[in-house]
Amino acid sequence: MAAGSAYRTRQRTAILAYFKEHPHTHVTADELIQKLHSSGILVGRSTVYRTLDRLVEAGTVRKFVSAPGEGACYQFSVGDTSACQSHFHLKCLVCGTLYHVGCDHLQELIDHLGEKHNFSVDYAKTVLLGTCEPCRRALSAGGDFHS
Amino acid sequence: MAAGSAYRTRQRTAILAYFKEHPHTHVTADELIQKLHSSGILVGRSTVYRTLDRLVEAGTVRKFVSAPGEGACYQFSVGDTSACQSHFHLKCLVCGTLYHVGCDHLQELIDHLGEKHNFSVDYAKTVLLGTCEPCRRALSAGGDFHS
DNA sequence: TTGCGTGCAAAGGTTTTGCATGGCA
DNA sequence: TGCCATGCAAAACCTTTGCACGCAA
Repeated sequence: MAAGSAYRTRQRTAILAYFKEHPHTHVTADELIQKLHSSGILVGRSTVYRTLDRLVEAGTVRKFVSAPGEGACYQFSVGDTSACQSHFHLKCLVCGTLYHVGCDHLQELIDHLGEKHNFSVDYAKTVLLGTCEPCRRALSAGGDFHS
Repeated sequence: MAAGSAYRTRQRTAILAYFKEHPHTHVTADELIQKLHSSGILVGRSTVYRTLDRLVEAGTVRKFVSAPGEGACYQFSVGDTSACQSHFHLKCLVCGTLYHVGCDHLQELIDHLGEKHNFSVDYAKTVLLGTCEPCRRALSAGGDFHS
């Protein structure tokens, strides 16, 4: 709704382009500003926050929260939510990345829980929490560095 | 971190008492201050935050994050975290009951995700969402809900 | 008495908002 | 041209920290 009244500005184009070019990474609002800046594109903080809000509301971008007081993470959302019914979501607690995984083991588990434990798992709402490979290696390496 | 060196003060007693009396509800730091205040107990913000940090670190209380900019939610954690390492939590979305399930299928899934998908699942924080047997039967019985 | 706990105030960070200007259509 | 978008600054927000005093053991 009201999406038709959106102007195509230099800033919005740049922000959306960034997400499309980095579909599997996440950024905070401040990181996004700095990444755009290093690309020669200056965008004000207000604009970034307002644009992110719009993208989140439109479903184009997902918003994650790691810890309070820290900045929220934003990540490009590939495809629509309705396409996420036949697989599970794995969320990395470190970087906030959301992985989509669909395999037979998960299906077996669901069937098992349904038959033996009488519990019907909801695919769409369940998120498995843990640590993804890149973050696990980064943690064991001892330092925090990005790109 | 040493729990042995903890003094028993009026404020800490009141905060812990609140969580024990409301094990199934969650509060933000500010809500906690106000609830204690309405009970005639005045506790400074710093004390509340510091006490909550200790309780979280001790595993007595769990800390949730909903949205950025909003306050974190704290909730009493029944039992200690170490007891929840070898099984998963199943939460019924209908009645809210939290089930503890530990079986080989779950362990296999974890191993599979770790080996094939390079994802290390955190037992303690993951909650499988779905519908439990009693609620499922109640729903299929006629679809009459009362609340 | 010792040393932790407390509370106030100030600082730290992220996000939001007001208002004048700039730019898309 | 008419709006919307932008950007700066200031505010609002939650949380942390420094320091002096109070209190449990």
